[in-house]
Amino acid sequence: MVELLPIGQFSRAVLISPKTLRDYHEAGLLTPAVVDPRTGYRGYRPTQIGEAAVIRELRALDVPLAEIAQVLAARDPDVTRAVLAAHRDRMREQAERVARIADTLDGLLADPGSVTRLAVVERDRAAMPVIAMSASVLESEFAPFLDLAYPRLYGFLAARSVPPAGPAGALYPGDQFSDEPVEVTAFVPVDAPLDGDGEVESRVLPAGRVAVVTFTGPYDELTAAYRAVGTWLAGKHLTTDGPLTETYLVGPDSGLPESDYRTEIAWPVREGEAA
Amino acid sequence: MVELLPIGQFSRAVLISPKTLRDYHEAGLLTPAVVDPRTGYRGYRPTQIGEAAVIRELRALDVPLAEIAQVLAARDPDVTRAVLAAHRDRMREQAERVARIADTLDGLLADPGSVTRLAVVERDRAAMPVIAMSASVLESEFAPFLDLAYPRLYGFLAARSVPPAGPAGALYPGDQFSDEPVEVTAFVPVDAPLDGDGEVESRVLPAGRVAVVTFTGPYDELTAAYRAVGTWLAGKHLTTDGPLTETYLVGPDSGLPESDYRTEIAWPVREGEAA
DNA sequence: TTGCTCCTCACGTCACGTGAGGTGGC
DNA sequence: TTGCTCCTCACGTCACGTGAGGTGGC
Repeated sequence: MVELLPIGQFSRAVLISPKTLRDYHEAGLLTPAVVDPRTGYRGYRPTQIGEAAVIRELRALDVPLAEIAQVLAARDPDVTRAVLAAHRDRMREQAERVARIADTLDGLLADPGSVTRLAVVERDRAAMPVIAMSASVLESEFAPFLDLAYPRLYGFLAARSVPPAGPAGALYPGDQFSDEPVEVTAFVPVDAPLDGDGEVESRVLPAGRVAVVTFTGPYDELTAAYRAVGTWLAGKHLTTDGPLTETYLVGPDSGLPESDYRTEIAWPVREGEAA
Repeated sequence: MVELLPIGQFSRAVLISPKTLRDYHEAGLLTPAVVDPRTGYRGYRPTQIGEAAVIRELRALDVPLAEIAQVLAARDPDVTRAVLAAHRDRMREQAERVARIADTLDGLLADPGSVTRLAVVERDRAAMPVIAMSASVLESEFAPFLDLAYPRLYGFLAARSVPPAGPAGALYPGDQFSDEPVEVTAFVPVDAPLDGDGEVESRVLPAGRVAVVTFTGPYDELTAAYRAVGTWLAGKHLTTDGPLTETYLVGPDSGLPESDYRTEIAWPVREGEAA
């Protein structure tokens, strides 16, 4: 007969609380060697201390229980390596994200009022599936093109009983201001990619880092917002990367006066010196 | 009469989900201008969009709702500055912590088996209130001193009906190996600081960074564990900082054979080159 | 018999997302 | 009348901590 440790003693030996040990039992992570069928009392063998210690080490490194379970089930160094590598990558990403948040807060502290004004913030944007219509048009034709495109896009969704996943927007080339026609895309976000037809195409706007500013006011004053982003970009020595997005948070369909319109401008950026 | 936005339209204007807006309402963070007493329908004024936008910006920076509420209630740049500064400091700490976890995982990846062997890990230790007895004793007198101290410490707790908060341990000077008597402290952790008496003193072991190794086996083989920490410390170019802690996770009172004893050694470390 | 240990719920954490089931408004 | 919007619960998330209320073992 080997010795059996009751949960309290095992708990002190491995520095894991009894409650947590019970949870590990229920989760199948660490099953006691013996469970008294009458009283429910758990009994652990001294040899189980090693396994508990592994769990504790990995938890101290914030490895999720589900992944610890994988490591323990496989008992294979390759699996362990893969799981830990994935976890490490996530930790590194998180560290970078949090450090960037701290930097942004530093910026806000330099001017706390900026939260309430025309503030440019950097943000990580998720990939977004959309339906879209594109055309090559002159700047003076932007508005007529959009007026034509949106009814078609919303009609496309209505015909398929798919609701829009957010407010409509448009893509513009951010790096050329010419008299030539440029590629403009009107889009409406959807929850999941849809098949297009001859006119409406399905796209996924890429995830990435963007500089964002939200402007309240009529469309003919949007240039103030562009000036703000431009100044900000110059100050940060960031280089832009791809077409910029305008999102029409409050637009004509709101029924509100033009002075209440809200437009978000999102400009993809990359680390590094401006060109 | 100003225009009122129903929750869905307001939601699209500020890019906050209706559910979240309802939660903000219930939390008192953002109360709709009008709530229909019969239907419960919420109505928002366009002027509330600005406030909602501030909330969204701060949430995007992971500022907790409770702190956003403080900022909004005070409407005072000094308060805003203080709250954001505190949040930024926490974010920086978290970034450092996560980055260190990633580094530790890198170390484990270099040798995945080390999780299950005599592995040294770095850890942040919380401050720990204890009751303690100290004496200046020769190395050969360590064991007799502890045998004398623990019954008194446990008796002290029993007399006050205070349960120990964890397994007992001892402090040893980590930086001197001499024939002279050295200061040794036996301790038992408690949940909250207690008043001592003439013999038993109340202390709080300081929080800080420690290198930790857990050894399984009899006390006369503990030197293997010390060798492991020593080698590890040398490899990391860390300098030690204060007395080291032995914690007796499984000891004589367990009733288990000596080969099952488990002892944790925690050595305070500081960044920087070893002396 | 008295403490101490152990048991099983149940609830709170934080900021939401995702239904279910039902009603209101054009 | 038909959709669409809005309403209020209720539950899940992740890994625990902290009781409440009751039983087992020396």
